[in-house]
Amino acid sequence: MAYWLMKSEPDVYSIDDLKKDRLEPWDCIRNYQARNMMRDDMRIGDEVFFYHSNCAEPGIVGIMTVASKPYADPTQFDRKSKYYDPKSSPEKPRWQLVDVRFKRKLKRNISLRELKSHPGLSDFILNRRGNRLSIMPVSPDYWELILGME
DNA sequence: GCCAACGTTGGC
DNA sequence: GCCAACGTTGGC
Repeated sequence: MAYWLMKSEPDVYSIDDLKKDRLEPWDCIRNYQARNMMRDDMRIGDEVFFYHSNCAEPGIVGIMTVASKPYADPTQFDRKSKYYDPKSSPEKPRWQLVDVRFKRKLKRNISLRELKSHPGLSDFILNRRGNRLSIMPVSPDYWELILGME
């Protein structure tokens, strides 16, 4: 089993939204690296940190699990959607996603500030300058270390 | 294949 | 709102 971290802006979709919905397609990802991880590397049952980005206190706020195999993101075919992709077609879909299932909220927000200041996490991808990847792998060691900060 | 222009992400 | 750091696009 592998571990991941996925970002979402809480104004768009928050951990509380997922808690309410329980299951949600992680749609609208339009970055090849992020897509490739969902398409090629994720397995049902993998655990994922839910990260709030672009907000007052960015940080890790909950845990979810991968709940489906990869499939075509329906928003790419929706002409009215901001995420419509004219170069994609149902026969040859360009963008893939997985469903995620709510597991639990963390007891508290583990903020980016805290993650950055932890000496054991200096190599963590999230902490790299200019990192903009919205989906990233988390090693089992880092997963345990971060959970221990809860 | 190079690279300038442009668009987006996301911390601050 | 600013802007650094990326990713993507498209002309050549």
